Amino acid sequence: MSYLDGLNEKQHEAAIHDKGPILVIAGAGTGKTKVLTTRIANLIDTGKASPYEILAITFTNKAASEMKDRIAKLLQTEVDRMWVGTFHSICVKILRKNIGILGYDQNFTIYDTDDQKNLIKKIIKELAVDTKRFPPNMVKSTISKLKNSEVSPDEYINNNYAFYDKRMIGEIYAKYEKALKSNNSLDFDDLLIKALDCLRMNDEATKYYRDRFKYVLVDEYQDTNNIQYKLVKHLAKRTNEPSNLFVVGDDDQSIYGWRGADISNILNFENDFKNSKLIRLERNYRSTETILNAANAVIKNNATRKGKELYTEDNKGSLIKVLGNNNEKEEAYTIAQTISYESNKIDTNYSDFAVLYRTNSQSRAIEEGLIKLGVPYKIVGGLKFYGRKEIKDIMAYLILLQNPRDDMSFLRIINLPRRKIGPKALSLLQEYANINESSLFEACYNLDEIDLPKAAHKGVVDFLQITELLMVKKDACELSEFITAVYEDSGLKNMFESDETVEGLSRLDNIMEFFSAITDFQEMNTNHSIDDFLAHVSLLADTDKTKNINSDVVTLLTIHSAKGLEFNSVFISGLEDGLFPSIRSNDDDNDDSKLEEERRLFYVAATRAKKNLYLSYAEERMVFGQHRASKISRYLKEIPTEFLDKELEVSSSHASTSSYARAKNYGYKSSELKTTYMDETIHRRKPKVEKKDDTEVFTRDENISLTTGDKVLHKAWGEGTVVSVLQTGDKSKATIAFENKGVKTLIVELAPIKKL
DNA sequence: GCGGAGAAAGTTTTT
DNA sequence: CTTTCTCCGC
Repeated sequence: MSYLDGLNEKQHEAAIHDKGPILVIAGAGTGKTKVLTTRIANLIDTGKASPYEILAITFTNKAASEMKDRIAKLLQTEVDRMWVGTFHSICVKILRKNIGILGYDQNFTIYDTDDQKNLIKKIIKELAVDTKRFPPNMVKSTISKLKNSEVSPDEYINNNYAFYDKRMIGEIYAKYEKALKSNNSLDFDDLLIKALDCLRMNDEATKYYRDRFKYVLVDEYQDTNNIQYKLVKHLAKRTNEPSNLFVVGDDDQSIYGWRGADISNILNFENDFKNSKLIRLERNYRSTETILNAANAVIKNNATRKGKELYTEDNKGSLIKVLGNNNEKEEAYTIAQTISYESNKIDTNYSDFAVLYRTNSQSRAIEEGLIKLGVPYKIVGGLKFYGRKEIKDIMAYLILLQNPRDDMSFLRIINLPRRKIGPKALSLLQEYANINESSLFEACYNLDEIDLPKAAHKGVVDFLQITELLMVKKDACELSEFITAVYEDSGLKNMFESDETVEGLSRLDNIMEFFSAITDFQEMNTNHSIDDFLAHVSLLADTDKTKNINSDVVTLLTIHSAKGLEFNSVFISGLEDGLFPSIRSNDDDNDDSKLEEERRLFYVAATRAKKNLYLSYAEERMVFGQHRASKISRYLKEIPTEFLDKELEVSSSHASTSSYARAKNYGYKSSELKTTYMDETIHRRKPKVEKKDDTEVFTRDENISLTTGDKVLHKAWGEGTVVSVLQTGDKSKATIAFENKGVKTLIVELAPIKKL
């Protein structure tokens, strides 16, 4: 039974647990993933369950696929029939099968945060209320909170009838829900809520999943919300015996309260599931004693926690290094300089370093510093690839063809590219649709009854011609072929290609990347329907996409994205009150829960470090172009000085003056940084200051033809060798191996490449 | 209906 | 400081 080897006593006890509910409190770096995978492997290996009978829920898709891989490796068997995924992806699976019960079509569209916001904006406009009074973001989060607490619009309106603002939000909420339904769309919250509704309303469906899933496992249980908790409870319920529910989590790492996660789910587990077992993993295998003690000292200040203290048998290690700085530029410079210096040491790589920050906006200054010193880096997250406008435009066509009732997608593309259909024509269409309770797309089929301006009328007819043609291709083509057809026939291709500005070219790059992502998806998934692809795109987290191209680069990411990761050396930047903890966690006088969540966030950040931890702050920072002074973060002050390499107050003013002087004269124009980096775009050692000239000099081969073995030069990816050329329809696609970027499939006519 | 100029808002964190 | 919104002239 080799897979059980190497577990410590507690880990072993958890891994061989059989029936009944169990809570494993697993501190940072205590081997949580190992326990989960071994437990699943053990269930299968001892014949207690087949892979088919196991449901494992993880926090990210990446964690899911890693878990599957590890189990397959441990047991040397196929685990394809096992359900491993995030709550959201598992709910999509349930809904595709069962959502008919609730009166939706199974080809429903998933709305992401942007779509939600746009819909809310549209509704606020329609209601003609004072837009200043109802900021879409605030309305969105209120609606989300209400949905997750299962408060209906009517209920909310009735309970708050006397309060205008609340009542109006209720009205917006009501319209929002109605619009989602008639668009045959679900937002992220709905995926969970509607899945739960399906199960509650349909005993047969419930019975099916309960019979099937003999064992249910949930990772990161501290970050489950109300609906997820109810789902788990519902699914894991067994008729005459306790639930076989295995949850793993760490109350000290609960950092998603703002998204509805309820820490009491983990704190109350033992009350919710009677006679449950509790195992604590407190031996840490990741960090040095100094780092661990510092983290323990900080988290101890939280009142709401189960209480545990991590220990290690590792040595003390070096002291935590405090980096005091005058401003954010200097902070960036200090970090870059430290990495540059340290990475020259033996057995030290750039990839050993991570720079963590509280907000995405901090990344820019740090980038500047790294570029200046020629330190290569990658950014995780930030602007999401699929969130880019050009990608969303193409996606909107796909979505509309798949779900013609989706008015939001319709509105996005009806006049893109320009078809002379403006606000006036649209309001006429909308009016007709409202009266006839039809979708906008359907309304287009009754043009005789709508008195559109001539030009707009023609535009709509043109649009319908395009969509009809594409509807035919949808059923006839492979996914990637179909999306290519959408791109071309819609006129988007022409539109994007005729834009020769620098931004336009980078947009083309993104589109190229999009097409190669489609090819990847098609190869990796045996069943690749359009629905599958659309769901895949919507549910992809940006931390999921970090394809492990073995590139030796520094990682930049938010603390939230860093959860679950580890690095030899970690920088936590921006340790200032007002930034970390965020100014917004201060607002409730009697409630420290937000400040406690920020403290947990600090705890998560600190425990990412294996060997070296650097804590940095700036006394002054640019916010909206204004200088803002701040004080050292309270969390930094909570660390006993014995673990720090210097006293806090003294360090900043003089020690850093010299590096500040140097930092000052590296005026780097931020406009030069505005390359739209992707997750895998790696910035090389030599800063590409001449980038602008690069793009101007680069001219694409218009009539290029390639054969296997040709050497080509790509605008962004450099030199590569053609591995194969494929002729599909009138397009030829070339698979090209690039020296540092891996193998990509490109559409020859489109790609910014030339033959060498 | 479209594009440009100028005003206003925006930065927590993300499935 | 940057991105998004709004208004106005063509």
